Amino acid sequence: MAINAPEGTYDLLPDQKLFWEQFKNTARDVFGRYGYLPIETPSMERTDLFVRGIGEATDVVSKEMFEVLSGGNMAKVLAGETLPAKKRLSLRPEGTAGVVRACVQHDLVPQGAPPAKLMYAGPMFRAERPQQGRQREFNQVGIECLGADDPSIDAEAIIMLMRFFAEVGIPHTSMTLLLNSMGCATCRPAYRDAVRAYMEQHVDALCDTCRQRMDLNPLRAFDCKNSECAAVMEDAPKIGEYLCDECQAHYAQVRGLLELAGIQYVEDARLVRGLDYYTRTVFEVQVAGSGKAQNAIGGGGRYDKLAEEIGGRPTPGFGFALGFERCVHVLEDAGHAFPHAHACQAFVACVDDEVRTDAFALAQILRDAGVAAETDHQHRSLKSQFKLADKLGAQVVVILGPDELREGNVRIRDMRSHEETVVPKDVAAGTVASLL
RNA sequence: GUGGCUGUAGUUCAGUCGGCUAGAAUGCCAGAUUGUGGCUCUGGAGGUCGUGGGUUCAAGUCCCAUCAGCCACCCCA
Repeated sequence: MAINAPEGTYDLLPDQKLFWEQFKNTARDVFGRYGYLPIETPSMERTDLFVRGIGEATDVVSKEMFEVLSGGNMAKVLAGETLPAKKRLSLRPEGTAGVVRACVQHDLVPQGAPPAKLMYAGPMFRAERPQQGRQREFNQVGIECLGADDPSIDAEAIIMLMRFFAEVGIPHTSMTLLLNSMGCATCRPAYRDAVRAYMEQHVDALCDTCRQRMDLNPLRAFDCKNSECAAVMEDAPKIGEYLCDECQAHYAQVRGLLELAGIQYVEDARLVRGLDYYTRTVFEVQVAGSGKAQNAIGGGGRYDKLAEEIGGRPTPGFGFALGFERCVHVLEDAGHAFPHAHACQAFVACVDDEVRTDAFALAQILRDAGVAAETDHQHRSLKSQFKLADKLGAQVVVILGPDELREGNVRIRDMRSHEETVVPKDVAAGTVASLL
């Protein structure tokens, strides 16, 4: 039985890999114009970083993490031994915790410094049941900005994300920006209590999971897709009424700056991010239509307490992530023209087997001259070699035939214009290069 | 983690009530064109019917198990 890629993982084949590289380059270009610099952190971190940063009670941490064990430690765990915290590792389920950890570890936001603006792109891992728009290993691009609590950071990043989506070709008419404020350590507890109290009054109408949420994290009930729960939560207390003066002002400024930039948004009091670290601004970009189940292509928000949570000095932060695979899905539905990977500019064809070694040598000369060159390795007929050249996307075919070679010449065919010229073998590379 | 659907040439699929040598399109190879691609025509190769077991005179078809994929719940990007 042949072995396939593990459940929920997939191979980026050459065409897709090319697009992923282009996608990352576009992100680097767009985000770079806003001052964001690339960073790369490990694919795995200590498990307690995620537990403390993202929150022990979140689904992501409590049931979706891949924990990593080295060979020796595997045996210990199987024998019932408990590993020390530093030996417990997990594949990262998201990018923020690792980047913030790196900022703290390397003191990237010393006192008096400008905010650290960082971007990353790479695989994340979550042990979920795979489905449309949800893999166990998937690629995200994200940014984090640490060291500034001004609402202009929030607005700037959101504007930047919308610009990025536009640049990669996602139709802006299909996107909806949802916006909300979750309050801060001062005002959220009171709001949380109010929601819990409200839920207790309507406990009979709630589903089982929402009853559990009531105690653990009542705000998550706003995300419940159960229609009865949704109906109940419709009349639940709104965060807007509970925000403290500072949070009100912050949120108002974010909205004002977005409006100034002409960014359309929809306020959604039910938008509650599933990771515990969020404070104040939260947002999500949803797409209409296709694959309604996984319609969030990007999202993020402010996390002013996260750095402290993982042992750093108090450092405000803001960040977002976007899902590569989900963007690809949206682009496919929009009929986007994806690039094709071509590894051949010039094909060296040989008329018969006598000139094979000449073809082999000429291909090498072309490559040394900077031309992507290919030649036949399967003893195909000349006709078949032309078909192959066509398929490989070669713009030029160099034909080596006994007749021309006797005079020290080769024949060069431009595949688009169909024009052929006979030139001395020595200048073939230059002639080919001039035709590309 | 829970539920539903689907597995037949490289690919997308058809295959009736269980019945003769499992088909089509596309792709691939060759020829028409004895030294030249795309278009056309002709021919050819290509199948452990996901895997294992069962029922039957007979299984791609029915039953059981198993594996894989997809979709939904849940959750998130």
